[in-house]
Amino acid sequence: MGRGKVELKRIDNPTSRHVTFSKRRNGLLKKAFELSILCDAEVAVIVFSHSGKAYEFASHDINRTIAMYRREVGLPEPNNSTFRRARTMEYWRNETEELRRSIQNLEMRLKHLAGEELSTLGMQELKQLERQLKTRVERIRSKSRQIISENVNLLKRKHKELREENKRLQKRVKLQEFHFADVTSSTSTTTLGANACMSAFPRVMFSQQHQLLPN
Amino acid sequence: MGRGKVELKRIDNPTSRHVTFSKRRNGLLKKAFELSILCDAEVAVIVFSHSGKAYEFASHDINRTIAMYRREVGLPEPNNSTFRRARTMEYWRNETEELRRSIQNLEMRLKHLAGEELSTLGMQELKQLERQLKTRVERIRSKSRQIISENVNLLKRKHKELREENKRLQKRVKLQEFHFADVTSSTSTTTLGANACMSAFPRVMFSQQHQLLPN
DNA sequence: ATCTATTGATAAAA
DNA sequence: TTTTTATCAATAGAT
Repeated sequence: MGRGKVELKRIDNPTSRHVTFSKRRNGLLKKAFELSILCDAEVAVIVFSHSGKAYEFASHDINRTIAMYRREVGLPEPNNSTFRRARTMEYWRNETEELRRSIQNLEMRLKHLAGEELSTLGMQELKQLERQLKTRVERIRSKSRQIISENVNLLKRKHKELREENKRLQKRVKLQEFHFADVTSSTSTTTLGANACMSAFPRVMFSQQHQLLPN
Repeated sequence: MGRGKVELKRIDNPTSRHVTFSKRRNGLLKKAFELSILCDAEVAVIVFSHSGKAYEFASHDINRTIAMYRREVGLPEPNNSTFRRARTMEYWRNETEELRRSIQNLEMRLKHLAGEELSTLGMQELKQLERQLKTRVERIRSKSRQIISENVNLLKRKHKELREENKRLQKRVKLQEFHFADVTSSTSTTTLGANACMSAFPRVMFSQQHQLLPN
């Protein structure tokens, strides 16, 4: 998309590679956002720039999504023949722990230097934050719409029932009036009797239509 | 992109929602792939359909990417099960390499931060931006609440009217039955007649309280 | 799944 | 990086 097709290969020119990275990264995150909203899906995206900076989008809590994913895929292979390597593994494990400690140390210094959390946020992070915020808002609105629509449907159903009930009642009234007339007058002049009787009662009734929601 | 714009909201029609999910999911994964190739970036994407099926793209080992991500963001501890799973030496070796990389990255950031103005984006601006963001969200939510409440009130009013009408009708029926019974039987057993008659009608009606939105 | 009219994404240039 | 513009790519709706 753009002026001329592009081959699917690593872009050699570092400048355009970085520019493209920036643009396409944003594009990808946007697409992920849209997918999560439009289709009510759970989406997580992680992108590392070649320089090691992380960008992410997550429609829900990213750790939750990752956990779900791990569960879905099934646990990675339990490796059986690790007895011999146990010692070396121990070595790497220790190495790892040490490095972790270094990192924590560095991060503490970083935080300290940065003063406050917020000030470490660059524009990129802010944009990410905004996207997440939007996602949450959309999620809330979407849920609201759903609930409202469900309740409106429920009310409409109830309304219909009520209306039918009203109709039945009206019929019943007429019917009874008919009988009433029938018994009072010695000659059974059905229609006339009924009419005569009706005139004795208030005229109105239930002419009004109740429209619930203009739809 | 297609015939007509689409609102950024959950697609109501389940069929088109699923179709769109399928299309856009593929699109997203393709984009992720292209980004990883063109820009030599590390990318991981996880998508869950609403029915719980998982789809993924990972330019490298996805667990590696996730591990890197956790480290970058600030590390929620890997629990025991993670430890148990990650038994191979290969895992620890990779882990170590990643940690080394992280350290380099952190050190760079440290230097960078130490040498540079922290206030390129001043605290004031950042906080203001955040405030604006929050404000926008609140405005949206507020508007939502307003609309919802208006509709709910309308519905409640209509409902009440209907109910009163129903009551009137029922009274009317009783009244007529009374007259009816009065004329037909020589002894006037009002209540009995009315009861017998009423039993022919459905009993219930709108006993249920409708809570529209938990608010 | 396949077909197009349209919208959306983005390569190149600034 | 961001913006602009010319083009290509993705996809909504229909089939």
